[in-house]
Amino acid sequence: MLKLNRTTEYGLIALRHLSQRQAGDASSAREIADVYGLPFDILAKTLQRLKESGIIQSAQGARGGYMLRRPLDQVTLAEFLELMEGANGVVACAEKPEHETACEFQSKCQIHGMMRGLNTRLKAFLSGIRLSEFTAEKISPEPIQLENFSRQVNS
Amino acid sequence: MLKLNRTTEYGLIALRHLSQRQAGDASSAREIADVYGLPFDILAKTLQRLKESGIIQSAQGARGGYMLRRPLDQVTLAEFLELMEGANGVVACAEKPEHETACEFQSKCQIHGMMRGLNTRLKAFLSGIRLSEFTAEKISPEPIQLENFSRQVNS
DNA sequence: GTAACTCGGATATTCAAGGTCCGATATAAT
DNA sequence: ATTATATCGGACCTTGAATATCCGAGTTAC
Repeated sequence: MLKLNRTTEYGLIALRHLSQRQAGDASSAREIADVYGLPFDILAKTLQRLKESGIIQSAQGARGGYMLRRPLDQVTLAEFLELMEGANGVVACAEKPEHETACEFQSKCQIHGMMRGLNTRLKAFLSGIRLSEFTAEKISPEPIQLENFSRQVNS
Repeated sequence: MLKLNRTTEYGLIALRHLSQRQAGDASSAREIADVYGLPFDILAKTLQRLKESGIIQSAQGARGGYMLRRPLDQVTLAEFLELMEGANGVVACAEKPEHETACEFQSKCQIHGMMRGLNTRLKAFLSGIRLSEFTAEKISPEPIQLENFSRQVNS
């Protein structure tokens, strides 16, 4: 239940990676894909999406790559998920304005109101979790060797 | 994000319906499907599943149908979701025992531990919500007319 | 100019969810 | 007994979203 999709997982791995770099130190999509064995094309699109949202920033061209832009303790899981997976509520109709008769069962389904309530509570829960919690230096049996990838984007 | 699947929604609608019947009053799958405009076959399977889990009980044969077995205030959303959608964690590996190297990225992905933590917190959140909350008599612009379907299973 | 990047659209592939069909069995009413 | 109405449950089809692949275009460091 409530399973995250792959791109969200890739995004978290990437953000964690970026958060461990020194300020000004960029990582390319290729580098991250190689380190964690992720599919390059998908990760690249994921990073582009994160960039559009302003969580990370990019540097084009050779020796380019991605860097964090916003501190991860200022990004909630709710915001991140909505960004990665869209604003889908627990039920499709739960996200839409009250006056839109979005629910296909309309007044018949009867659970519409409760679903909206659940949705609100869930969002509050997710808003209480910050991405920095996934960033902490823990459970790293063997620290990743990043030396071969290190580079300065502002040389 | 975190969207419920259809069968879960159908299940909630059905449980709500059953909870509004008098004790001893059974509803058939056909009846519920007709009232809410749900696909009969799918609803029928959903009800069978709910019966296997012991939340509802069935009476076979003509004039048979389903009745609540457990009070809905004793069923948590966590239990219900696991029943309807399986024990999938936020990430596949989050549900499996620690010693199983279930994570396909193994130690590399680094977010494994945090995902388990998130999963635990999410389950605690869902365990704090009872199905009876979706059962309350509210937001019913026009009460459903059930007279044509009423019947006693223990005549 | 070339190599290493980001950028972004187009398109394939895969898989689970959603939906359909049908036969078997059980039971109440006639 | 026969019939109508149920649950029961397996097999199968369909569809759409998630996932993955491919490729061309624009940028920048060297």
